[in-house]
Amino acid sequence: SGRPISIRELAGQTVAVDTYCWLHKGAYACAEKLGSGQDTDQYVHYCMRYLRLLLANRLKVVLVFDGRNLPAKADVEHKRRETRAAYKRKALQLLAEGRSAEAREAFERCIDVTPSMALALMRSARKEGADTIVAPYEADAQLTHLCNAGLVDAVISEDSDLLAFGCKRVIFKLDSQGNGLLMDRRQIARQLCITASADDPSAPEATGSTGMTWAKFRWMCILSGCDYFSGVPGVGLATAAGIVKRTCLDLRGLANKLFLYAKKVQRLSKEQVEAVVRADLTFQYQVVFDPIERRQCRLNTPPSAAESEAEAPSNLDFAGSILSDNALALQLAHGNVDFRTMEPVADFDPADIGTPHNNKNIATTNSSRNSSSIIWAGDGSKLDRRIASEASIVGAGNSPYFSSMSSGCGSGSAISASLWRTDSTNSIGVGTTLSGVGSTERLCRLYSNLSSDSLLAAEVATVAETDEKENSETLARLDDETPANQARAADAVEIVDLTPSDAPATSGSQQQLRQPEFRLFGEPAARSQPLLPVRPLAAASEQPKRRQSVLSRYFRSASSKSPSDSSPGLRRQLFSPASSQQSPSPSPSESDALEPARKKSRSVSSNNAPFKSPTLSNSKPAACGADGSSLMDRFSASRPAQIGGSGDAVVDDD
DNA sequence: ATACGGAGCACAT
DNA sequence: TGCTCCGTAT
Ligand SMILES: [Mn+2]
Repeated sequence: SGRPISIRELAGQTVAVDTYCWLHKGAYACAEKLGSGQDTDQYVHYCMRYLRLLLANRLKVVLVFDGRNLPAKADVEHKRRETRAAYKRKALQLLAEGRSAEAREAFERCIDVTPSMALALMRSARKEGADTIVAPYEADAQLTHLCNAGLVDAVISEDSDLLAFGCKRVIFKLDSQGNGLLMDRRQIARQLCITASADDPSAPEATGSTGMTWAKFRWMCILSGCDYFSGVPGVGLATAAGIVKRTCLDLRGLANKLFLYAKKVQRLSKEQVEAVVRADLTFQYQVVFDPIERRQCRLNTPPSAAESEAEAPSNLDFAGSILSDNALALQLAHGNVDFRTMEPVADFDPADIGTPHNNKNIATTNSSRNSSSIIWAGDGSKLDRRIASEASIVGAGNSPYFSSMSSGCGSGSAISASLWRTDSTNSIGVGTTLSGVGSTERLCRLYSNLSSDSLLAAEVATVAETDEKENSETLARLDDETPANQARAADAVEIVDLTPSDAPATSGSQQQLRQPEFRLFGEPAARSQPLLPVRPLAAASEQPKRRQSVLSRYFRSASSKSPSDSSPGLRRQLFSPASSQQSPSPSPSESDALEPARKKSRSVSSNNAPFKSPTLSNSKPAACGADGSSLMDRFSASRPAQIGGSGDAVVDDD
């Protein structure tokens, strides 16, 4: 799963949002109007509620939008387009016939988020102090760039591809209460036993060893199917993990000999091999926009031309082409130029909203809001990079990047600089994992979908650490020991107290809500304590104990039932030390005879852990997103250690 | 145990 | 733009 986190813990930090997630959901609020061409901005309001949720909690926000489609996704996109068009015709017809319910259904299926919708949101969001940026291509890559370059502290998204891209910190499943699941790259690395270049997503050295590396993690995602490669029949995440771990070849070599690694796999065609390689390069070198240099570049620096022959092809156009016109690139990033038509559609200029150094037109109509840009601040000429969290500590308004936006967000003047002075932003619970253990049996379901595979892998990873006794330790550590946590908690308390009772934009209604939390949808304060992620702010004693007891009780009962591991396969693939590897790796040089692995998986049938702990299901408020509950439901017996050892069969070979 | 295809869903009343 | 659930087959 990932560590439950509340955005309240991110006060003072900067996050980048995968905005199309919001837009798509918001579009459902006005599916008919959008489909039939009527004017509406309901989707904007939906997104703005989320934005305000973040701003009101003192986060600085960068909304990131998708740009052009990669050639690799052209086919998929084309099909989607056709499907949507068909539904649109059908919807209009149904509407004409007066069958409005059916029409509505059809309208939902033809929802398309257009650049103009994105632009409408951008206009609105910028007024309230958010930054916006349109990616040259996929938002995924752009988000990763912002995060890994230190321009933002974390990314908010639903797309597990971000992990394949190598994004350092992602918050998934943010709900209307500000709760989500944090996935931290360092933590995942530790649990995958990734040591070398754990922090270098671009490091291609996966060859020569049998351990896990980030490159192999990426390969695993690719081989099991991803946006850029349709996958190989019979190869899912678990199989891919097993394969990847045992290889010492580079990706092309592996793809060529894939059939040697798994019995049921057929030889890949040349085209497939190339597709795999291209996918790998697309994850690494997709074109993004760098707001510091104010030009397009690649997510990682491709190997120098010297060594490029083996590593990267001279032409990376499938991962996007770099636009050499920097001025145009900037206008595209601002959304001023439509990336489809290349026509000018707006004339936003970050300088107009004022920056610490450059306050042109301060005479804006909303004088109350002195919002300036995080990423557009300065003249873009000579700016040094700065770690996002660091900069946010520096204080509101003085950093070239992390400017006075703080005053623009939320309560306007309500926030004193001292609020930002805390060091609570340092490292968020990195190294701590909160979450239970999911049984593979049920976790499998999570990755029935291709795109969620990488997420699952990381989930399993995260989950594994929590195994065993470490549970209690982890919980304890998390809940009150860590100094950073304490600082954060204190900070959060303060902030909560100062939190304006209402969203900034709803200025008209200065309500007297005493609610300690900002709520998106004015929900009843009643069910205010979602069990799951709520992190104790003030009373660090109450909540944690409950969590802990709930978990440990369940662990006891479950493990008493079956002392054995309930989730072998994938977890073993991912976590067993390289040394104790099981099935033979084909010799890199030639096609060797493979040692038949004689151990078939024993069907010791892990007793399938109960689907739901009564404790959990009882205490779970029906509110927190279907997902949260399903995660909770997945808690099951932890396995008593032991990872090494068993040299048993992988999924493949005879 | 794992993989896969297909169906459903996202808003908000 | 995506994720989740379920039944079924291997
Ligand atoms: Mn993606």
